[in-house]
Amino acid sequence: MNESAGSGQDAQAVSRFVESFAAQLVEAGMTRMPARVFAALLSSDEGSMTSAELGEQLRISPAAVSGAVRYLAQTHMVSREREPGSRRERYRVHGDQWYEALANRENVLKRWESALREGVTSLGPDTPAGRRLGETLAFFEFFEGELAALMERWRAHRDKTFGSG
Amino acid sequence: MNESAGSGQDAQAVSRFVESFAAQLVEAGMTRMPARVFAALLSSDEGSMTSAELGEQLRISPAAVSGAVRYLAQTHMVSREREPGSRRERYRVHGDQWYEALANRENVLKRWESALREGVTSLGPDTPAGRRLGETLAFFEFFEGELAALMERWRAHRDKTFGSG
DNA sequence: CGCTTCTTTCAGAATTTTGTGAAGTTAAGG
DNA sequence: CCTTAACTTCACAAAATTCTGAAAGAAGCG
Repeated sequence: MNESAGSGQDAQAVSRFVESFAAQLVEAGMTRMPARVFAALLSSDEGSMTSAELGEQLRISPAAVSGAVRYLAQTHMVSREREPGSRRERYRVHGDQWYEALANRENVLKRWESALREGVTSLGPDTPAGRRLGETLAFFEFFEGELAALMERWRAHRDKTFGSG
Repeated sequence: MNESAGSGQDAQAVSRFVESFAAQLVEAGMTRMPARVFAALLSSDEGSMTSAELGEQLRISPAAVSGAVRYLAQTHMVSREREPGSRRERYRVHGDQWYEALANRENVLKRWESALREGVTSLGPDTPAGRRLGETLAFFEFFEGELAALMERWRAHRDKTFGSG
């Protein structure tokens, strides 16, 4: 019942946050298990948990943890760590890296752009539809370029606000 | 076989684009029917189509069109128009409005922020987890603010590139 | 090397989501 | 008003997803 221990905050409070934040991620399109695992990691004091810890807190099978973690690792939202001399793995959110992955929809944008480019070509750049597609394409290209600059500004803003540690 | 008529480009080329662009939207999290309807509208010369036209091109039922359009209208990606003196409705992409809706994830951001704020409070702003959540929250707040400015710059860029018409 | 511990893969049951047909609702035109 | 054209809603069948238990696969340790 003591909530001051490093990893021992009121488990219920943690769980409430995990589930409510995960629900938002789900609503935004993420699948449920990855969302819950991610939220759990995010609200852990260490910023990392083992497979067993995740399974216990979220009441899900090792298989579910495995699947969720695979997805999160592929999308660069968590990384896997090996504690040397143990076959236990830790899954970690890089405090300052994960939201870059989120903002980093670059792959998505790139594919959209590619599809649009083909569309412009095949419908004809001088048809009304082709022009609309072209303008849309230009928007995404613009957006993609701005994103990098925006992330730079964020880092500066963050260092100023939170200190560089 | 004449492709210069206003709405008469090679139907197959249009269909190819529609399906491939829609597939990208689906991969990014949009549901299939809205994605297809949206792509179809985007690649129409008028920038608008009737329910019947959509049903025919996409080979889907009126019910499916209705559902897709309802979703798209709710998310401000298309608007509905009544041609006066007819019970036919037209669904339209606003050439310069639709991607604002796309970039306009503000509602999503707002909900995330709200969940994070609660998390910071209930885990304690001075715990490691609370600090991580707080920093995440700050990022979203920052991002939200930047988005508006970014869209401004886009409009300027667009007007310069495409002329203001 | 074999044991043990952890992780991954796989087949399948349960749930959820999707799209349709058909009935219902609204509104224009006679 | 009645008819008719268009859109919407609803219940359900089909299909896709999701999560699990069980078995198989790695990797440290004796």
